[in-house]
Amino acid sequence: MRIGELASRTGASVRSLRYYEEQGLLASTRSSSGQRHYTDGEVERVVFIQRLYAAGLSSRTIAELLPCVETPSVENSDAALERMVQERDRLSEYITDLVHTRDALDGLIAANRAHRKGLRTRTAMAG
Amino acid sequence: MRIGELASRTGASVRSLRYYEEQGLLASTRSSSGQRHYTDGEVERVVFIQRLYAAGLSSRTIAELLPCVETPSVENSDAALERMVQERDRLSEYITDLVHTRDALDGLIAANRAHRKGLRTRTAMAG
DNA sequence: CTAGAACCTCACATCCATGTCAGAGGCAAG
DNA sequence: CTTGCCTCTGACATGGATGTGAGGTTCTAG
Repeated sequence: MRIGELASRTGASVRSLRYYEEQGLLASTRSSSGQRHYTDGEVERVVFIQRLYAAGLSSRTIAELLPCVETPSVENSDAALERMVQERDRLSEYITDLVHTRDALDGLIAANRAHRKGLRTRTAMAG
Repeated sequence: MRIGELASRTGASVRSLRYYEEQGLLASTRSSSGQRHYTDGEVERVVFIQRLYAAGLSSRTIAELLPCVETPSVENSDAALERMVQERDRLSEYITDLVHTRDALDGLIAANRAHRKGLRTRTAMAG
C-alpha cells in the first residue's frame, strides 16, 4: 500500500510516517518512481510506534528497542533488552503517578459534588 | 518563604514557578521591593500543579480547574466540574492505553529472555 | 489527453514548558 | 562599604513531533 493508505489505517499523518522513516523507525520499499510502499505488517508496527510515543519514549529510544521487537537475536537483545526493562520500569512508575493524580481528581470531583448538595466535605489535593 | 525555597521544596525550577504565576496557576504576595513571598500551603499547590502537568494537562486547562480545587463554590464548580470530569476520563483512557503498552513491553521482554535461553517463543506487539 | 488526487523533497513554522543570559536591584554577613 | 547570593524583568533559545506550503512528478479516472 502507499503512504496515504497506511496513514488512514493507522491514524498517523503522512508527515509523521515520513518522519518515522527519517528516524529509522519504519522502512519502506520504493517504487521506480520513488513512491513509498508498505506491507500490511507495517500497520501493526506503526500502531506500536504510536503507543511508545504515547508512553513518552523518544524517537531515539524507540529506535533502540524496535530491532529487538521484530528480530530477537543475541546481537540486538544484548543492550536493548536492558534498555527495554529500564523503559518498562519508567513507564510503570509513570502509570502509578497518573493513577494517583486520577485519584486526586476523583476526590476533587466528589468534594465538589458534595458541595453542590450543601454537604460539608473538605478534602482534596492529596496524593 | 521566597521563591528559591519554594523551588527547592517542590523540585520545580524558579523559572517554572514564575511561569506558573504568569499562567494564573499560582499567586504570590510581593514585598515592598517586589520579591515574591509564599505561604507553606503553596508547596502542596505546586506539587499538585506538577502532577497535572505530568498527566498531560495544559496550563490553560489547569487554570480552569484550580479555582475549583481551593474554593468549591457554585460559581466556579458550574463549568469547571464538567471540565474536571472530562479530564479525569481522558486521563483514565490514557492510563488504560499505557497499561496496554506496558503489557506489550512485558511480552517483548519475556520473548527476548526466552530467546536467550534458546526457547522458541514468538509473540509480541499485541495490545 | 487532461484534470485532479496523491506523492516526492526541502524547508520553514508552530506549540509550550523550560533553559539561559543580561542588566539591575535587594539583603545578610564580614 | 563590600562581597556574594538571591531576586527581579525581559527576551531569546531549545527540543521534538507535527503542521504547512512551495514547486515538481506520478498515478488514476474520465
